[in-house]
Formats: sequence, C-alpha cells, structure tokens
Amino acid sequence: MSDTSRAPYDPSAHEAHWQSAWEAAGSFVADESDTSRPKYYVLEMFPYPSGRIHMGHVRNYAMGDVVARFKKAQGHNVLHPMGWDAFGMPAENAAMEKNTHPAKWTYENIDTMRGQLKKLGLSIDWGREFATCDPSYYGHEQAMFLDFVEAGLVDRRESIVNWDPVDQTVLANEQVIDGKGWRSGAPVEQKNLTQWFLRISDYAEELLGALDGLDRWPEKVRLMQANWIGRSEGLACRFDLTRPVYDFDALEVYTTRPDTLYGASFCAISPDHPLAIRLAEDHPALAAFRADCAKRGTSEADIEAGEKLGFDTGLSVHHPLDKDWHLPVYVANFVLMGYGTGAIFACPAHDQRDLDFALKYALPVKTVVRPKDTADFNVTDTAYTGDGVMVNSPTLDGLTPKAARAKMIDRFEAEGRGQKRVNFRLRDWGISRQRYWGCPIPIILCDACGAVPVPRDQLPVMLPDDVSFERPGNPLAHHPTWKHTKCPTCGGDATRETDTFDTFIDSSWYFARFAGLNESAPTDRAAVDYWLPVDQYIGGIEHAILHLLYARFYTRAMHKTDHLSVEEPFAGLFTQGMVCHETYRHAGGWLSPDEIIRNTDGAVLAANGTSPVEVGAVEKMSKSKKNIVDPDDIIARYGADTARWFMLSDSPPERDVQWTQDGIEGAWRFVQKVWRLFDGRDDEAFVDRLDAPDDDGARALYGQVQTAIDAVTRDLEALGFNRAVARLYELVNALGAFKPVDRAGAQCRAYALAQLMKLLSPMMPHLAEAGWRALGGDGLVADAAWPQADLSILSSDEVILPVQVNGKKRGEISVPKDADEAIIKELALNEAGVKKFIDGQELKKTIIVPGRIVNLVVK
RNA sequence: GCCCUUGUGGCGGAAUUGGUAGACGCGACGGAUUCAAAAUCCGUUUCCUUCACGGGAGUGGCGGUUCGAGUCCGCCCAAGGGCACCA
Repeated sequence: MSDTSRAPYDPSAHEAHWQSAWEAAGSFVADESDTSRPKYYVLEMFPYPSGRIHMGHVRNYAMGDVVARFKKAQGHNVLHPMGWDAFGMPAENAAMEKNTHPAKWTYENIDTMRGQLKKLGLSIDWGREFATCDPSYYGHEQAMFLDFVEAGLVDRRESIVNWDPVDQTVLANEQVIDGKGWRSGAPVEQKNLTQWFLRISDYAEELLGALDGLDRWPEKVRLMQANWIGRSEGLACRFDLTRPVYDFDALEVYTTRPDTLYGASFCAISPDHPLAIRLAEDHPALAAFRADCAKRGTSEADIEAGEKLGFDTGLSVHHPLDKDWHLPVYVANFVLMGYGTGAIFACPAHDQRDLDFALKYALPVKTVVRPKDTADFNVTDTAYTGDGVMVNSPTLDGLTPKAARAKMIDRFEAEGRGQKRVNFRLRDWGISRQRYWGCPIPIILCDACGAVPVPRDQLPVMLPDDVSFERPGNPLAHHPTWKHTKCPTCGGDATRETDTFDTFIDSSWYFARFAGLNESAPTDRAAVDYWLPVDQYIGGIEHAILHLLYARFYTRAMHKTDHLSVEEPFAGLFTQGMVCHETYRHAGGWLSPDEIIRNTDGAVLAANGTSPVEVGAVEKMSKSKKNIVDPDDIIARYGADTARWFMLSDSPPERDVQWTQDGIEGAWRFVQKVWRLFDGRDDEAFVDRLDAPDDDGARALYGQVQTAIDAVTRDLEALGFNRAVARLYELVNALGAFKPVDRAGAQCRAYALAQLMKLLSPMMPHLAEAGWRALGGDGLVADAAWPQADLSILSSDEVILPVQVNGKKRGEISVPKDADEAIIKELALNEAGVKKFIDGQELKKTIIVPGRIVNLVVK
C-alpha cells in the first residue's frame, strides 16, 4: 500500500467538472418514448424569480433531487423539470421602486437564479424550462381559458374587493394593514367590481370526496383542504316577517342545527344582507353600524374572536314552528353574507357566538340539549355543543340531536316549508386582477355584444412592453392604444379586458406543460398521458390550500376540456419545513450572521465594534430580520454537496431546520472524512460485487454495508433523509475504523467504498462521482444502478434477547435462533443479573416474544 | 373563537409502530499527535446516588389500559400552524 495522502477535497475543483459531465452524458434528459422502464415524475414547486435563491430553495430542491436521483438509480424513467412562476406583484413593485421594466427585472432574475440552481448540481432536465411570463406559455393559458368558457366553467359577475383609492388598485388582504393600504396608507374601501370567476364550487363535492384517495398526501393537508371546502348539511327555510318591509316578507335562513329550533332566541342578518342594505338607506344609525362593521377585519379569526356586535332592526319574524312566537331581527357582525344565506336563527344555548351575543343584548337563553346522564342542566355562560338528549322541544324530547335534525328536516320538507341543503364554504375562484404583470384575459368588451372571446387566431393577447408605472392604477388600462380594438362579433369599437389572471392560474397547470412543450396546444397529449400524475410533488406547507386545491380543480377542468386524462395532478405530496436561523439585534437594529462575532466565552458582539448583540429567537430566514445565509456564499466556501448534505441532515424534512455554522462545518468535515477514505488505496481494483468474506473483520464490514444499503433504501423510500444521513455516518465510521489485513480485506474495503458512493450519490452527487472515479468505477455513478442488500448474511444463528423482570430490563441472554421457549426461559431465569431480582419470589408469568424480548413477571 | 400539529439529554433528533429509550450529528470535557496551532485520531457525556460494584428516576403534567407505554386512551399545560386576492 503506497502512502498517497491526498489533498483535502476541494469542491471548486470537482463540482463544475461533474456538472458538465452529466450534461455531456445527457444523464438527466427525460424521454417519454422510453417505455422500457416505469416512469417517475418528481417535481418541486417552481420558484418565483425574486432575485436570488435562498436556503429554503436549497432545501426544497435538494430533497427533490435526492428523490429524482434515487428513483433513476432504481431503474425508473425520471422526469425532473424546472421553470419559473414568473408573473406577480413583486415585479411591478420593483418597476415602481427601481424604475425597471417587470419583464427585464424578471428575466434577469431568472438568469441569476438558473445559474445558482445549476451550481447545486441538480439532476434537472433543463431542456423543458420555461417561465410563465413567456408568451409561449401564457398564450396557451388564454386558449385554455376560452375552452373553459365554452365548457361552462367560467362566470362573470360582480364581487367586492379591497380598493385602495390612492393607488387605484385592488389590494390583497395582506396588503391591508389596520384598514389602510400598505403603500399609500389610505383607508381601504370595499368596492364592487365586475370580475371573472372559475366555477370551482361546482366541484366542491368532488374535490372533497377525492381527498380520500390521496393516500400519499400528508393527512394535515387533506384536513386543511376539507375544512376549506367546508361541507355542511342543514335546513334552508323561511322565517316570515311579522310585517313586511319594502319588498321583503321573509328571511331565508340556513341552519346546520334545525334540532335546536325550539331554543331559538333571535334572528340575525349579515351587515351585507340586502335587507340590511335597504334598511340602512332610511336609517342613518344602521348605515353607521354597517360602516363600522366594514372597517373591522373580515377574516374568520377576527370575527370569531372579536366582540359580537348587533343592531336591533325593530323587525321581528314568526317562529316557523309556532306562529305566535316572535323573534327579534338583528344585524350582526358575525354573520357572513358569503356563507349560507347571510341570515341565521340563533340558539344561544348551543352556539358560543350566539350566546355571547345573547348575553350582551339580554336575549333569552333556552337549553334544548342536555348531556346524557345529567338530570338538571342549564346553559349559563358556556354554550353546550356536545351530543346528548333533546329537552324542552315538543316532538323532539328524548331524541339525540342527530335524530332531531333529521326529524326536523323531514317535517319541513313534508310541510313544504323548507329543504335539506348541502352547503359549502368553498366559494368560486375570482381570477381577475387589476394589474399589469400577469396573463391578459383574452376577452373583448363590446357595448353591443358584451364580453366576447378573442378569436383563437389572434392569440396570444400579448402584454404591451411600453407601459408606465408612474400613474397609479393598472398600466394596461392607462395604455394609450393597447385596449382599443374592434369587436370580433359586430366589428364596432370595443375595448380589451384590462384585467389579468390571478397568478395561481399559471401555477395550476405548469406541471402538465413540463410533460411536453407542445407549440400548437397547451399540452402534448401523449406526453401528459405518459408522465402525469406527478409521482412526488415537494413544496412548502404554505401552499397546502390555495395552490394545491386550485391545481386539483384546474386538472379537472383540463380533463373536461380534453387537455389531459387524469383528474388528480399530484399522486404524492410532501411538504417540507422552513429554514430558520438565530436573529441578532443591537442598538442599530437587526444584524446579519456575518455582522457578528462570537467570542470564545460565548459572548456575541457586532463585528465592527464591541457593542453587545442580543441573540434573539430562531426564526424563518427573512430579509427583514437579516437572519439570512446566502447559498452562493456557502457554495463558494464549502461546495454544493456540503450545503445539500447539511440541509438534508439533522431535522426531519417536514419540520423546520435551523441553519447553524456548526452544522455546516460538521457537514464539511464529513465530506473531508469521506474523501480521506480514499487515501492510500489506489492499487486495489474496482470491486462492485462481492460474496460475503470469511474473515471476521471483513465479514463484519460486509454486513455493515448490507445493513446500510437496506436502511438507506428504506429511509429514502420514505423520504427520511435525516435518517439516511445517520446511516451513512455509521457506514463511514465503520469504514474509517476498518484496517484490511490481507487482500480479501482490501477487496472488501474497495467493495464497501463503491457501495458507499452509490448510497451517497443522491445526496452528495459530486463527491460520489469523484470517489467513483477514484475507485475506477465504470461511467458515472449518477447512471449506476442502486445496490441491492444481501440480508442473508445478517441473520446469525444466535440472537440476543433482553430479559425484563416486571417490565424492567435486568439482563441479556444469547440464544439459538430457533430455541424453544423452555430453553429460553431456563436461560433467562439463570442469567446473573436477572436472578437477583427473582430470587425468592414466585414466578407468575413468562412472556416470550420470539426474537424480541423476554419478560418475567414475579410477585 | 374554531380546527390542527408538536412537546424525548446542553442542542438537532433516533426508536423496526406496544418490546433493550437516547442511534447519528452538534456542543462540551479528557487524552494522543504537534515546537505550537489548525486539522485528525481515541475516549467520556440523560439525571440523581455510590470510592466502586451497583441502585434509583426518567420521553411536557396528572391519571388509565397492558406482562410491558415515548408509542394506545382520558383530562390538563405549553409552543407552533391554518381559518378566502402574498407567492
């Protein structure tokens, strides 16, 4: 063995080399015409081109890359594409702040970020890259929208939006801060605009029911979607007004608790209910109340947790089951117009919101459900919402609430005074955005003909380049010529729709476009039929509801319009956690990690001075807190493999991970440790297959290799990257400790190293290639097959069984694998440590779990 | 307010799903190597008790089921997430 200690591993000398080698070999080019292998589609949520990649991207794409490389090694035909979710507000904000064009800003960012991603060594088929702001993408999106219009999937109607009167723009909820526009500071108005909607609510039942089939989705995401869809069953019925006002003679009420009708106390309508609006015209006090409600938050959390406020209209309604029972009608801030009918009857005893309201306005509280096994029960300050027995309710007493609900619905239906109704919380998807940097809605508005689709041969409707962001409002609407056109139907003067699509539309079908870049249609049918559904989709939990639900709906819409044949886009979903970092703060504000110094005594100081720094909470990396580590800096210093390895180690992938300097240094040391395994072993030939050696030491190493292959395979199968990392540490430690004493030992070591490189390759692809080359392996390890574990060697003839006395471990015995229970019992009773604890006591029971454990129960 | 998730050493976390709690990594401590340092290598490291052998306790808290509970059940506490135009 020659003494050929190598230089430390220098990633910059290797990584670019292997990246070009993969590219030259076409290792990651997906080929849908290859039917010899099962397909596997791995997709990570494509990034918004915000400027530079961040550690969250590194983590997300490292995980996806491990899956892609692992599946390829296992013999799958893998599709692993990448593109850009390139439309959206940040580009317009940049245009306003930096006086640059959104397209220029976006495409420059894409160039930067593509370069950064390539440096990570991801196994991506870059030949399929596109950005959603490419006309070649959004043109197809427009065509598909027209298909949706023809298929009856689209509506145009009025809807209320948050309107910033100064910026002349619609605001997202998150842009409304304390009722004011985030940029202008002007009080936000509620404005009615005519907008386009996709009829996702038609699919509510279907989208809910199909969740059950998504068995490779996190339970949490399925639950969030189910709650979002919010299916409920209830009764829709009329409460007649005791005296009609204007043209209202009744309230249409929806309730999920018809069983509690005899506990009714009052009725309440939403501040946005037509009756409330009409009444407010004649009653200034009510108008003021409505204005007050509009200023408060509209989110469910705001409403539920906030103070319940009401306005007594002075009107009353007949109780539907008792003409002489009159209930007062309030306008109440906790009743939502967008849900049900915007009018409720309230049973305070069995709904906390109603109870809060009733106590505040001194309205009656009548208990109609009592818990089982309680005789005397009356609600005072906590509503009772549990199961139980009906009381104080003629015809219902003694029934369960569930049975009472059914009985009431039957009765109302039989008497023709109401119907059972299934209601959903899910509302139609408003897709109009009054913004420039999005896909233009391909519609022409004509005074004579209404909304007319742009003729197909005029697609795509391109965004104009020459726009100005100096005036507030939508640049498309201000453009001197863009919107003026002729009506395709009547030929008269008409204007284009100046709204653009919600960018969630762009991300609702990009996975289908990746399957094949068809120039003449949105999808390449053969390609989408082959590749879809996505086998493993990976992204942030923040997309649990909207993006994933919209994509599920959109896939169904594409199915209906014959653009693809699946209904569910993502067969497997994984949501990874965030990358967090400590925060640092001193007198001058937040400091970034490279602006601080840690003294040997642990004190933290600002780098350019001695001012003490307060170490704050570990939080998601964000620009505002400056707790960011730039992937480029890390790659330059440690290389992509080290960065990837650290992002995969330590924390379970679904949980948040904390970035630490110690952690990245640990990963770096591991890289070097693996590289040192190759020191002084350049004489031995490449060994990829080996029978179990006879020599004890080599045999043990061989066994450890098999254990590692088996464990890493199962860990990667289950996306347990952190566990796979731990297994590889063990194998490397074993290899480091192994000193071959003869030729057979050296061969076993060469064999172990080759298997290690294959196991390491999905996570540290560059180092694995360098090691594979050092071993003299054929071709690229990226193209090598995944190893198969030979587990037969691990089954030894003797097993070690722990022995418990009364459930506490007191010793161990080594027994033949197929020993019968009498022998095991005999050995266990005589084990020295065990004996002490059973001496002089009566053995009451012996539990022997074969191959697992022995438990002796004494008295 | 409603719905959900998570609580294991100094830290990140393992634990074949009811069977030896603390794998693996980080940190810390001790040692080897070195003129010295870095790097590397070898140990120790849940807590309490004991000179030691050993013993006791222990997976947020309190109960329960079981021969056996981190794992299952009930109640409680704490932290985090979601609850309709950010992507």
